[in-house]
Amino acid sequence: MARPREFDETEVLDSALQCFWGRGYEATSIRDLTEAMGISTPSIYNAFGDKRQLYIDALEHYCRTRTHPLIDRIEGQHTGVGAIVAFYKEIIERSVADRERRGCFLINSALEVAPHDKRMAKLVAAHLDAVQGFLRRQLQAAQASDEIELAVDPAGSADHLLSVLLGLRVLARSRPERELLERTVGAALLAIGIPAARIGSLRGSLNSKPRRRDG
Amino acid sequence: MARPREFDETEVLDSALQCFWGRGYEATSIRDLTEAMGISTPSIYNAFGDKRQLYIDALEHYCRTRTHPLIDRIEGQHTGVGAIVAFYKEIIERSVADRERRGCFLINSALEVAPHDKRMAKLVAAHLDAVQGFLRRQLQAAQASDEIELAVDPAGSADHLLSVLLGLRVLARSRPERELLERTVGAALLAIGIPAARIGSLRGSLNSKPRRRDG
DNA sequence: TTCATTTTGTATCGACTGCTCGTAAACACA
DNA sequence: TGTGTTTACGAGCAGTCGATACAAAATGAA
Repeated sequence: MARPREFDETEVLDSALQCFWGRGYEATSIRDLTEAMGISTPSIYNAFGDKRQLYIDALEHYCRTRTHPLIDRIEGQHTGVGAIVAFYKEIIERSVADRERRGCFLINSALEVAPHDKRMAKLVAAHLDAVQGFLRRQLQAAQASDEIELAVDPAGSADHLLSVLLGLRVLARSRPERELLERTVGAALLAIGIPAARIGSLRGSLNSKPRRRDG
Repeated sequence: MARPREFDETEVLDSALQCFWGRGYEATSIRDLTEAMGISTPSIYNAFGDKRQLYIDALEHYCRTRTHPLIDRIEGQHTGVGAIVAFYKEIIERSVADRERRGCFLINSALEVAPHDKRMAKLVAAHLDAVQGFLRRQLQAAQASDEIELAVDPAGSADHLLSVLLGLRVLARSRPERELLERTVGAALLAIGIPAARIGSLRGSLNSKPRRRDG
């Protein structure tokens, strides 16, 4: 009934995400976006509304394709302490591999745009809550199977671990050093009662020799 | 031998800080700054160089007048666990009282400007290191006086607590709710072995009834 | 075909960006 | 009272900002 789109919406949205992710909201111009997305200005405005809405769509796209799949994958493969260790291990790998120091787009948004924008604040809070939920579930599982004994309730410990995650992502954008990140996570996990032997597996098997237990 | 400044450099620098602090680097224009600082554009450029240098000066000014005095004051009044609890209590009070959700300017800088600017990254890292140093010193003091038993070395625990601080400041800019922040800090301190009785004093005496121990 | 509808690229819009020019004013020293 | 030096500020630089008007192009329905 009308002329069809010449671009794939998800594809150009991912390009927009790359742009916002690398420079932040304010430092990204519409011209940067047209270049990265490969479509003209009116096409962007026709498809997404305005710059702010495009950013919101990019943020949702990020959580849909990066954050939640990670959680789902880990919960499909691990439970309890294993899930928590695997999660932080993955975060460290992502941080160390992130040579542009872009960090986590959700957390960057929590700092740059959420404080000035109610809708974004709600969005960010909802997705952070999903992460906290993952941590809480796995802490409960670990507690139920006697893997750990929590000094605080799982909800409080999950808040604690969420703040460690946020802090880790902030720190990594200034100092993306594996040793620092591993030491930080190791201390946090040991503090909530996860045995040192489980944490030793933080050291990525691809990046250093496999270590014997207690090694 | 020449015409003297008509403005106090520290005073206008603090005004510039307020500006950058509230909106971030990119979203703050030179015109915003002239209004806030009360001096004209050429005066800013004559006194500070350019926008980036002004931001750097503002960041140093922030650490000199906010971050380090807080650490010094606390280390003058408390030691060990008392110092750590007092520190996080103060951070929570600042976060809850921060109705504009500006957060910590140093931590905001770590996320917005440090990843793209080597000099700023060094600056941020140095000041974050000062905070980590405070935490490490007080953990050592607490350990030496048998207030706590650490599962990890003080340096690792200090990294852990630093990341909790960073995470707390990020979280607070989206959700500056006292209960959430107190629960998070409470869980973190309990995890590193600080007795619950000491943490109970997190609840500000001005904002809720004093509680009996175990109350 | 013809028509209605949507997408497309060109070519901007006025407003704002960081920054600097030219010139007058205010001092210390001779 | 000059003279040299620095500061002050209005005005405005070229360039960029987010966003749009316009008309050509591409489709399905009639």
